[in-house]
Amino acid sequence: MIDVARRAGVGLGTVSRVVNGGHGVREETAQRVRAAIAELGFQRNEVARALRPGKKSSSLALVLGDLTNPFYATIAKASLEVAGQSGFAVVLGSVDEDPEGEKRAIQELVSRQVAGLMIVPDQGDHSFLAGAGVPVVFVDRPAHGIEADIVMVDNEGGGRLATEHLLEQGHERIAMLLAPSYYTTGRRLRGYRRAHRSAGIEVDESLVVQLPEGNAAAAEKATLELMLRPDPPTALFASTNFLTEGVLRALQEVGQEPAVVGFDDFRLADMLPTPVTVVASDIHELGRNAAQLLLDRASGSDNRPPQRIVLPCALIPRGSGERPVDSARKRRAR
Amino acid sequence: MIDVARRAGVGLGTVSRVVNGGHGVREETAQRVRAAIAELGFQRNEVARALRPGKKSSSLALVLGDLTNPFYATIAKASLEVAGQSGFAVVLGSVDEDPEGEKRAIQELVSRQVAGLMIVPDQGDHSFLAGAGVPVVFVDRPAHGIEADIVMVDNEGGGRLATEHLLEQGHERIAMLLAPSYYTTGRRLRGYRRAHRSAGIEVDESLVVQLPEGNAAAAEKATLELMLRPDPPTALFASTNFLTEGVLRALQEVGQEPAVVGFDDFRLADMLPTPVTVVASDIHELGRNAAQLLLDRASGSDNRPPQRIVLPCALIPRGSGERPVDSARKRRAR
DNA sequence: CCCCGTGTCCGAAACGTTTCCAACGCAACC
DNA sequence: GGTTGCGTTGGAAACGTTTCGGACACGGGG
Repeated sequence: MIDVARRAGVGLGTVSRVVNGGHGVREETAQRVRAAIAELGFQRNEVARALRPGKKSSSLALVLGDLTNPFYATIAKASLEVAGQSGFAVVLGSVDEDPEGEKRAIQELVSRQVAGLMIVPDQGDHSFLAGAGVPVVFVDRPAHGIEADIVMVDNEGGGRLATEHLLEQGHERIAMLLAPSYYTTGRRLRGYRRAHRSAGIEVDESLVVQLPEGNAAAAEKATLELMLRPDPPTALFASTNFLTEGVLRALQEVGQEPAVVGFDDFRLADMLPTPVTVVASDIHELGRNAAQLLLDRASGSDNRPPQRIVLPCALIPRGSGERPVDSARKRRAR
Repeated sequence: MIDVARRAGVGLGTVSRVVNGGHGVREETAQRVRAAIAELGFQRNEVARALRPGKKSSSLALVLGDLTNPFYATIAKASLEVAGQSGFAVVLGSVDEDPEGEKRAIQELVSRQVAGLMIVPDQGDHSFLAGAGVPVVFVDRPAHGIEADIVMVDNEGGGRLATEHLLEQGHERIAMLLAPSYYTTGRRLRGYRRAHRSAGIEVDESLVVQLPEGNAAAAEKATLELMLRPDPPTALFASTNFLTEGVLRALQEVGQEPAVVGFDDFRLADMLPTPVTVVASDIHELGRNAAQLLLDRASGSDNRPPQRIVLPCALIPRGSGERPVDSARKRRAR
């Protein structure tokens, strides 16, 4: 920039003013500066820019789990779009690890002077973020120990929707598979219980399975065990897209056909042998909302108290959730 | 840091030395400094750090398309893992846009002083990167106008593998669907042609379809047209995972069952009504290699001339690619 | 004629590091 | 005892920007 100033025969301040907005500079001078910039191929050094006191870099941080999961990938894509439109970059932090790893990753990001943090939090305490002086938006689930914006899905409503759908078709033994993600899982389970209660049907607690891991393999194993019991469920509710996959694999193996509803839509769900009924929300919108809210906070244009945005879930019937109560038994009888 | 120095009763230089590696500091002094750091909750400001001449920030930039595509998501995940292990963050740049948008995004990233760039390039000239003074690794396809490292997949071999597999089963009318991604598409097509040539079978050029877009809808439409011709192909080779999906949708609609092979594996491919045969490579490994190579370049530990890493493809037979020549006709006859 | 406001411009200070050189103490060596 | 060298330490300079106080010119009003 100092070179540009010399080249244009002006002072540093003037160049700086031209580079940003450019008020208080005579048009003729600005011309000269712009010419010099073009000639020298000058490009502003964002790092030096972010060094100034109070200034933050024009980057948002995004901390989430496995990008291979379409759920996370969609959030990442949406934030990228929104951030990009405002000239912000997105710095990624991964946290397939322990809560301690998540904390480390977040602090790493904070030390980079990001303008804001979007976090899909793991369980664990996030109070260490309180004093960081950076706006934070939590996505998909709230965090403990800090009050901040949160954008999420109506988990309880979704759980209820799925369960009601199965109950309406006469299912009374509905198994629920839970991934070990405390918050969302708990809410979906609550919806499941509420639906049962409203219908006046008691939950067989042995059908509520808490999985040790959130992957398809764990769900497959659990489903096998469930279906090989003397009193198997006539319907299954999988609380996660990966879980749904595991359930389907298990059912294919044992050759039984209970009704199945999954939480969260997934690619090709409609093309499987029996198209899969799911309860889904607009994940892209989830990411968009989170990023936009964070941008507003970062720019200081939004000083409202912490918001809580909840997106609705809708049931998408495709077939697997509409199987009658005796379809499972029928198949087994063969 | 200056506070830490005061607190510990030492000079700035000493604190700096402790914070990094910490050679040439007496253990006793280092103790005091570490204590002060802990007490004050000091955290190094990465921005200021990257300001020093020659220094780059400890971030890698990753520029790619739609993260919703598992292919890109996997690359992102892999780079994140590798970079994270070396304490590097990953800054994302999206380029669903024009080549001009890609250029802008890249320059944005460069101005952030990233230590290196990983780019899945769109067509267009990338020579503007030559003078940037930042190591660049291209992923999946080379770029024009600049000589840099490139990590990719054996596209031609894969195309050949898929085609040979179909030819071996007696198919002579094999359609190929091409996404508008010049390089990879071209190589895969070359493999297709070579396989035909080796087998002494002439390619019916009307079966080689260049799609206007790389999404499932375009492939679906094209497949419909192909299958409704008086002389439809008996086999289809889809050059992309999204394309494969479109092909399957179309076939489901028309109720025909030609053999199908897809390029790149995808989730649930093995669970579809007819499990899908694909030619696949280890995308995760692709990402890992690219990130590692970039890290080596960035650290200066690798000064070899530009590398060209090519990962092999393997055929995964699952059923759809093993349908006999007359299976399509048989279905149509009903 | 003086004063003051306004529009434009200049350049020093500041941001928080790293790095470099100088300085110091101490031991070993001549 | 002086000198040399090494291990340790202190602090100034530098990085490239933004910001801020002030300078300068000019015109209008008193």
